Amino acid sequence: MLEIAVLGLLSESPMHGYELRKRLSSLLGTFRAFSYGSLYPTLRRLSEAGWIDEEAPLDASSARSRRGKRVYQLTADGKEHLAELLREVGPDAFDDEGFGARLAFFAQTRSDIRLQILEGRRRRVEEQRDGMRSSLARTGERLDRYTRTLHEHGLESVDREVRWLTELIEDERSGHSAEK
Amino acid sequence: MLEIAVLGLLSESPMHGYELRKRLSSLLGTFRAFSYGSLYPTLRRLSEAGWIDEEAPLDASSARSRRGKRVYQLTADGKEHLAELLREVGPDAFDDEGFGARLAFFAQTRSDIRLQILEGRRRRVEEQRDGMRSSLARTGERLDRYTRTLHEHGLESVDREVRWLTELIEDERSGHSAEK
DNA sequence: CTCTGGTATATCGTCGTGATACATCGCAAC
DNA sequence: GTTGCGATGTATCACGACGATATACCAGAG
Repeated sequence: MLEIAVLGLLSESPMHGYELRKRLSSLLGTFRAFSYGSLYPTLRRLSEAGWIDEEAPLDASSARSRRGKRVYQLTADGKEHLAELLREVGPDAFDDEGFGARLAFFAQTRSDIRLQILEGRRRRVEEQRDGMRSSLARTGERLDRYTRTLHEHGLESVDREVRWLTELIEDERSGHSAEK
Repeated sequence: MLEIAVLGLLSESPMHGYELRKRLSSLLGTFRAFSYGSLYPTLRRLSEAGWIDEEAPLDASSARSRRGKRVYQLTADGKEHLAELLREVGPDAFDDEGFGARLAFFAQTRSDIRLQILEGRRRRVEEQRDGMRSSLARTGERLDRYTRTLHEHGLESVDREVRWLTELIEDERSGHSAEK
């Protein structure tokens, strides 16, 4: 979900598309890349929705910094919208995309919400794991060795994610429930 | 890449869309799902390209098995096209999608090609890993704890995939280079 | 006899990708 | 000093996939 990532980044400071893209890559890591082909349309979309707008071109005054640059900033509506998104604990916050985007802005998220998101995500991933596990148990024998190893590796990855989430949840409960 | 998966499945036996989808899910595991919204358009696309066609409705003879069913089968061109796809060792075979699809049909792939694909995939994943590693080393300190753990977990996953691929490559070299 | 759940096909709007195009800037090498 | 190159910067296009939704038939359970 590019929307949340863009809004989140712009909440830190105004930026133009190119910089946004760089920050995006380093923020989300190789976890998620995003190309210009989706970034620019998204900026237009967010702009039309009124969440962001173009910074005034600081008229006659010296600098004249921008040539082709379009510097975007969050509007008041956009700030509020972002806050709502970061408060959501529905299914959207639990899938790959949604969870990753929210985790990247966890520092701005209320700690009780953080816990709910982590737990929801874990539930989701556990279901996936159980599905894979039983499917492997059921049909695993019939699979050829390559397909089976693909499934096994997939299962291990999902299982590791569950354990990782569990650690995060424990940290959240102990270390952070106290502060604020 | 739905194309290769559909062709691969149809090479085993003719099928209709619904069954194709079920087989697809169990073949690719949760690794990749594919919805009807992409399956049916793909069937049309492959049909237009001449790789598959609709099975003759076994006319007057008793059964009349199909009501709304459309049973698809590989054409001669389709068979050849699939064989070409499974022989490819270009970049397409090394990304997530392309590699996964090909691995699922490794049993039909020549063993020297198998090795090239595994090695190419490993090279690709190693590059990704190195990129993540140096990015973490460079900017890791500045990241907040949540973003950092996201990156670290991502890095570990990619690293595990490299090790997994290495095992597969060794198996392939020892156990299988002899047979055939 | 009705209701549920599996079989079966199909379309729609939305989103992201990868390729491609184009123009400007700073700066290093020659 | 100019030439050329790599980074900066915006933008569009065809394509593939998603998720939701609609429709219809069939079997078996209660």
